[in-house]
Amino acid sequence: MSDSNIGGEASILEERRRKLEELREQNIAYVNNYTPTNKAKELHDSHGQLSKEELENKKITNLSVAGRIVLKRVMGNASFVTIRDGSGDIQAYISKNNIDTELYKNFKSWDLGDIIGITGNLFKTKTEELTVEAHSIILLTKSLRPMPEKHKGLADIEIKYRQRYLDLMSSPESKEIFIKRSKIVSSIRSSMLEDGFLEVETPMMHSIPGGAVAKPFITKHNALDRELFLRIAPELHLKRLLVGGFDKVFEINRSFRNEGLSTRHNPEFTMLEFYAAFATFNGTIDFTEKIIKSASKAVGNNSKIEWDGDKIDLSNFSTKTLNDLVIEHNSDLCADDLMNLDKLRSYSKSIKMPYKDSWGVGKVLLEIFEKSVEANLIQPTFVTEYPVEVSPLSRRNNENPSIADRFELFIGGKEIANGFCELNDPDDQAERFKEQVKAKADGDDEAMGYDEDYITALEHGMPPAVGVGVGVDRLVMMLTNQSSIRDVILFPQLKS
RNA sequence: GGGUCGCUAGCUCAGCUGGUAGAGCAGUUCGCUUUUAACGAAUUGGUCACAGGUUCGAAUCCUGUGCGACCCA
Repeated sequence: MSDSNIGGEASILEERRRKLEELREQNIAYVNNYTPTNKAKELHDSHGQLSKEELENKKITNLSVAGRIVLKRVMGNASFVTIRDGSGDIQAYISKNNIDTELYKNFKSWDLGDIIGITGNLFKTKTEELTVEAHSIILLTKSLRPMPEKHKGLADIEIKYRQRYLDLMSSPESKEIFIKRSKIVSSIRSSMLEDGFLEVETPMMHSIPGGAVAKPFITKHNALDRELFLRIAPELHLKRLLVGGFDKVFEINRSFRNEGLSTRHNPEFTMLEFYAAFATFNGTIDFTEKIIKSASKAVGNNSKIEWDGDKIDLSNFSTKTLNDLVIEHNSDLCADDLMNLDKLRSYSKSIKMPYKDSWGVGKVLLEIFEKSVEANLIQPTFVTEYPVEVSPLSRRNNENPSIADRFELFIGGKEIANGFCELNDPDDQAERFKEQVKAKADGDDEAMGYDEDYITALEHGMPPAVGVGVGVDRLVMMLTNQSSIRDVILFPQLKS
């Protein structure tokens, strides 16, 4: 059977294994302790601008680089290779004049994908390309499998995600997204720390899922013989810390929601949540805006960005109420209708939006908002005055107890942040939990449970506070102009 | 769950109204001492996703299944 596969995949692997065996026999397979003196990018940055002559006069000798062979051009007794390290690419010139004849012969059998080290001088070719002239070369790691196609890279989107390393080694563009992701997270962290927030870590495994309206993943602790839930949000633990006396806390970490996969949803996703005691609602809106602007700057954007074909101006955030937006985008509704359950139900029918009988005014209104308004909020917009009914952890507005002091930020038609004045009245909170428990009993499997310990904490007294959650993955999508969440998560969840 | 598109060499892709499988890259061999997706010559490599059906004949047409992508709910 293997006879019929000569030249096929099996024979490619066989051929490379044969080469590896030769290395093993000479005891030079998988070399360790090789530390190059330079990175490709450093060399380009420090010497790329010099002319061929200037570089020759400088006589930069005895430097070394190491990386994966991504291109190889053999011309008989002299060759060029392009190697790629963590910082970028650099070319090397390998001539029989400068290295051992036997070594040169071996080099010719090295493959694309092999990781090598090169020591030599820096020079520029006649086309002014910065190049390392090799005086010694060494094969550090033999690659047994072929790299992705060298011109077009990986086209199979599933392999791109499942074998992300292949994507990263062949696509500098993909790599750049994840470098930017790191810069964005780092910028967020700096913004928080500079403003006096304390970074904390709270449990990922909860006995009662809470802090958001979503389905949890269920797991089991064997020794305790107890069901546990992967957290859907860190909120309730962070607020316990406010009770404890930390005035400003934040956490950047994973939460988990047991929902479908889409270009906008991954079951595990990263959120920034921060809570500030004694902060004001409007001040927090401004701070949220500042975090996003700084993060955008950190990846080299100016205030005008493009996301998914939309032009977005990050220098211009506006604030509008939910009711105003619903009326603006639904000409058949007037302000009075928004308080009338029958009117909202009949309107829902007219726009073919299904609703449940258990839903009150607030829930129906929110659904209408999500269906008719959200996608149109392209420019940065803080939406305020959410119904209390759909905001079980938010403080009621002083003037209008049916709305919450809450905002959500939309950019590019997508929800980026959600914040509100925190509900610190334990009795009100207990009532809201009861409503959630009732909703759960009525079949809403996204409703929260009753968290008695959290009520106890509130009874000890939580200072007035404002809290915000920011979807980090979506923020990265926006700031790197990606339309799928899978392109900003290194190892996204896939079907099967 | 519904719809649309896709699945052909290790990789990237052609393959017309049905006539028995193609290119580039990678691999192998040879040549080539400043190349730039290096080049030139030769060469290897296929259960055309799978299963049925139509047909003298199917990668191609039909039906079903699987896997994937996107859109909608």
